[in-house]
Amino acid sequence: MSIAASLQKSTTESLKALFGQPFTEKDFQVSQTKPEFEGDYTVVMFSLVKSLKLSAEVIGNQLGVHLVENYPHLFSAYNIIKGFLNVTVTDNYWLALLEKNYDDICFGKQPLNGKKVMVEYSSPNTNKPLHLGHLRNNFLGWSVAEILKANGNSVLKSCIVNDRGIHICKSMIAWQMFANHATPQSTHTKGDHFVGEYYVKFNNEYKKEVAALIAEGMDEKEAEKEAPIMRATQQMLQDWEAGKPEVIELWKTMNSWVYDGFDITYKTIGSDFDKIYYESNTYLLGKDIVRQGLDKNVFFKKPDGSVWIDLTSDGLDEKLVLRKDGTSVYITQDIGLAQQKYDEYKIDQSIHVIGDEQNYHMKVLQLICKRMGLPYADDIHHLSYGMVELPTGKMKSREGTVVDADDIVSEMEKEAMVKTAELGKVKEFTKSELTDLYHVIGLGALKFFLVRIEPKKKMIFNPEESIDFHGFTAAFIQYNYARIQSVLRKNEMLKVNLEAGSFLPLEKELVVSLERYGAVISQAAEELNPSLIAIYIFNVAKTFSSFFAEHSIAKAETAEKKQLRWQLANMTANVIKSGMALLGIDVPGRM
RNA sequence: GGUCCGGUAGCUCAGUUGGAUAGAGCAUCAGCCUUCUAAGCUGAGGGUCAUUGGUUCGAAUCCAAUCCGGAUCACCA
Repeated sequence: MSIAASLQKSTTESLKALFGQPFTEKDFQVSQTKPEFEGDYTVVMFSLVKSLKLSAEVIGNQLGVHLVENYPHLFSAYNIIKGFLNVTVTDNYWLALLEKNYDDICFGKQPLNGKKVMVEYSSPNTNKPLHLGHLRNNFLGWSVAEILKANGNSVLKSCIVNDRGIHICKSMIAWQMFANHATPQSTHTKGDHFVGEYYVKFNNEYKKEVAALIAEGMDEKEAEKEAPIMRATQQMLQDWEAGKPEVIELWKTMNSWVYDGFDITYKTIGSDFDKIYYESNTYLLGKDIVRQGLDKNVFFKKPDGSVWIDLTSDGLDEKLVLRKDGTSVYITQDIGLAQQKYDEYKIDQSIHVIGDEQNYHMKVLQLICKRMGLPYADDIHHLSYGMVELPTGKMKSREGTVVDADDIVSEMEKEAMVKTAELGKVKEFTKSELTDLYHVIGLGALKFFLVRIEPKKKMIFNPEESIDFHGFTAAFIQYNYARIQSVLRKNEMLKVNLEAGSFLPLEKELVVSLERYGAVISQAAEELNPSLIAIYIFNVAKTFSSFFAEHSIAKAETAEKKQLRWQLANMTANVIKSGMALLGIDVPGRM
C-alpha cells in the first residue's frame, strides 16, 4: 500500500475512534504537502468541519495526536495551518522502503489480477507508408498496453489491418497504369513507400481527369464519378469482391510489398502485436448480428431494402448498417469484429486506440452493441487521441503533405548523432555501440515527444524546430540514467546499518517521489494515459538532478550517507528504466 | 444547425478530480565546471486561468450562458 493510501486508511480509522461515527476516504482529501510547509502528506479537513461541528483546528489537533500515537511506525509529527493537517512520515518508513526496494526492478508493478484486456492500435491502411499520426497511435497503444500489464492485467495487443477497399484499389490501378512492371526490388524502394507513390499518382491523375471533364462542360459531382480512372477503380473493387484471380493476385503482391515495408518500420520503432486481424477476413462479419437485430426490432428496413438503426433518442442520427444491396459497411464489420474478439478470447475490456475524428463512429458502435444486448457492449472503450498537425494544417497522404514515419525516425537519429559528436563523451564507443546509442536517443526523443501530452489533445509538430534534447525530453531523463550508471560503476555500495539515519531535504524529496511510482502506474492505467508516466519520470529525473548537483555520493560525509545515496541513486535508475520502458523508451548506460 | 473536444506565462504543456501564494520546459536575463557525466545546476522576470454570471468556508477545476478554434453528423473506411 502506498503511503498516501496508508494515511487515508489510518485517518478513517482514527476519525472513527475519535468521533464514534463511520467515515470513508471520500470524506476528506489527502495530498502531498507543498514544499513551503513542514511535512510529507496533508489531510485537508474543511470537509469534516460541517459534519463534526468542530473547528478545523480542533479536529486537526485531535487527529494529529491520534495518528502519531497510534501509528508511530508511520507518522512522527504533525502541524496544522488553517484547515490543513500536515503529517510527517517517519524516517524509518522511508529507510525501510529504500532498503527493501532499492534493487527491485519490479518496484511499483502489480501482480496479475485476472483481468483480460485487448488493446487495438495502429490499424494501418495498406496503400501508403506510416506517418507521424500513425506513430502517435502506435506509441500510445503500445504504451497503454504495457501500463495495463504493469498494473496487473493480462493484455493482448491487436491490430486490424485495412487491407481492402476502394483506397487499396486506387494504388493498384495506378500501378497498372504507370508502373511498367516496376517493383520495390527493381527500384530499390521500401515496399510501403513504393505503393504509396502510386496512391499519390492515382490522385494526381484523378484530379487531371476530373478537371478535363469539367472543362468539357460536365458538372463537378458527375465528373468525380465519371472520371475513367475512378470507374476503373470501382470496377476493380467489384472484381476483387468477386474473387477475380488476376486482381486477387495483384492485390496479394502489392500488399506483400507493403507488409515488407511495415515490418521494417515496426521493428525499428519497437511495435509488436499478439494478434493481427485483416479487414479482408472481417469485412463480411456482423451481418448475422444485424439479421438478429432486425428480428428483435433493434434495426429497421427501409423500402429500398437498406437496414438502419434509429439513434435519435440518444441524440444521434439514423445510421445505416446494411446497404440496399445487402453488403456491409464499416460499422457492420466492427460489430462483427467485436463479437469475434469476445468469442475468441473472452476479454473483459476492449480498448480501441483511434483518432478523435472517429468519436462519433465509436459512440455509434457502442450504442448498437448495447441495444443488441451484447455482453461486451459496456466493455468497449475508445481511447481517442488528437490529430498530429503541421503548422500548415492537417497532414494528407493524398497530397503528399505528411511527415513520413521512417524519415522522422532517421532524422532524429541524425540529430542525436550530431549532438553526441559535439559533446564528445563517448569516444571509446564502437561503431555499432554508437549506432545503438543514436537510435536509443533519437527514437526516445520522438516517442517522448508524442506521448508526453495528454492523448485527447491534438498537437502541432513543427519540422523546422525539430525535437530537442533539453528540458522536458527523453534525453534529459536518459542522461540522468547514464550519470547514475557512471556513479554506480565507480562506487560500491557499503553495507552499513541505516537504522538511525535521517534525510536532507533533497534526499527526502527523492525518496518521496520514488515511493509514488506504483500509484502513478495505477492512475495511468485507470486513465489510459501514458503522459502521466512521462511527467512523473521527468520529475523523478529532475529531482535526482538537483540532488546530484547538491550532494556527493563518492565523497559523502559519512559511510551511512554514502550508502543511503547509493541506494537512492540505484532505485532512481531502476524507476527511470522501468518507467521509460512503459513508454517504449530505452535508456543507455552511457551517453 | 445538432453532438463532442479544446481555450492556463511570448511558445509547448502540467495542474493530484473543489483546497494553501496557479506550476514545469523552451525562449530571455544573471550566476555556477580543479570535485561522482554541464544533454546539467541555482536564481530573476513573465498570468484578467477566453468572457460573464452562479453554486460555497474556498473555483483554473463544478453549473449556466456567451465568444474563439477544431472534429463529426456519407449506401467512404
